Amino acid sequence: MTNIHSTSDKLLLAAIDLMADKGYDGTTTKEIAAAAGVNEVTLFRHFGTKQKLLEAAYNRYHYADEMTKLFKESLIGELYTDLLLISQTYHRSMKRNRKLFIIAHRGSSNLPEEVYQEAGRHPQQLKKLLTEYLIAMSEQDKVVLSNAELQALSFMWMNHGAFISCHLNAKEPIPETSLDEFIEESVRLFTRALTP
Amino acid sequence: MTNIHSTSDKLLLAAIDLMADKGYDGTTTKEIAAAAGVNEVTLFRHFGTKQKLLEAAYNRYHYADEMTKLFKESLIGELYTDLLLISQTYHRSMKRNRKLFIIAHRGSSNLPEEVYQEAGRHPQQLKKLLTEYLIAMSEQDKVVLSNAELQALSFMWMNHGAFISCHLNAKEPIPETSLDEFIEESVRLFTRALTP
DNA sequence: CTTCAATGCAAGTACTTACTTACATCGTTA
DNA sequence: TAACGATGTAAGTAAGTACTTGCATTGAAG
Repeated sequence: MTNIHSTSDKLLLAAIDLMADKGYDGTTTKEIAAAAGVNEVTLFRHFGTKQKLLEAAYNRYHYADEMTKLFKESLIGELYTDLLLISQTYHRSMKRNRKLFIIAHRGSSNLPEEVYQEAGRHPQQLKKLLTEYLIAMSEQDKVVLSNAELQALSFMWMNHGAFISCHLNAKEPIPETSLDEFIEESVRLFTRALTP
Repeated sequence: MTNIHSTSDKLLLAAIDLMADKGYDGTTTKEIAAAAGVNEVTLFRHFGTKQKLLEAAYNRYHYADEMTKLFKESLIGELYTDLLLISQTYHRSMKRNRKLFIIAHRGSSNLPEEVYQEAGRHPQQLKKLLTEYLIAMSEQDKVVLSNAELQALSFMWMNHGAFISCHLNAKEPIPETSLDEFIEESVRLFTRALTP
């Protein structure tokens, strides 16, 4: 019973939805059960406690590491094209896992440590990969380097700030097209700044 | 009685501290009173409810709009110098009000609407001022423009992402120097990208 | 000395929340 | 048919939380 219509999965998805909206503390087990269309007791029979329910959600709907694969396989050594692909992939991946990310981002003193670690992995990984990429490109004289790590951070934090502003603060989600436009423009900008 | 040692102010400051740390929902009135060194009843005598206490905190420890003043008075029309000053001022201002910002950022279904509006003002204002600045600079051929608004957003979101990563996610605050270095490097980067 | 406002203290109310227990229902499978 | 596992229902527990009430204490002002 691991398909999306099973009782367990209905509970996990309902919990993610509600907690992303109202925070871990602000979401009650009664609400979660109601949203999943089952009795509250069933929630405790399946997961024991509220914390374990959230942990199960993180284990089941896991971050895919498509970023690592991307850097290994899909980059072609052409700055604009590569940065565009990186940025697009980052936003796609973050959007898919946005609710789990938001829950960790809002935080709570009752949140299991596991949750924070999982949410921090994605950005950390990107920083490492991007720094290595810039160094490799500069060795081919395709990028002008001053401080690879800070340049990578600039690109990363720009995308991170964009993601948060679009998905966390905004009442209604930003339309796809305007985020795409932003990505293109910002990649153009970085390409101009980094090209020798 | 409006000095920092008055009972009211001790309560306001304690509330801000605790709520920034544990969220609005996760902070109890008993804790706040204890941290302020007064009885819980005194809290209710002064502010009536928990919500009104937070509203009072926002009214008292208000965002200064030093950004507007900065754009009107201190910019000299030299791209690198101006962007550096803007970025530094932004981070200084955000840092001073970081706890109020964090409380709004973490959110809760019980937070007064006023709180969200106040927290959103600062970034919105910066976007407007920065866009106008870029347009004005391009008319003097000091900046190469493609889409002023998206270019301003790129700069803004980069700084926003940096601020959040440094002050929200990190367990211990980032050392001053490394943020300063980031600011310099990122401004250099943008200057190179925008200079004709 | 008296008055009065601010505060502390003790107790309590009304409500919510995570979590439990006991029992009934129902569909599947042996 | 009989047994069983998953679920619903009803009721309850223990703890916490925002907020209230009544009374005693104190310290400064008149």
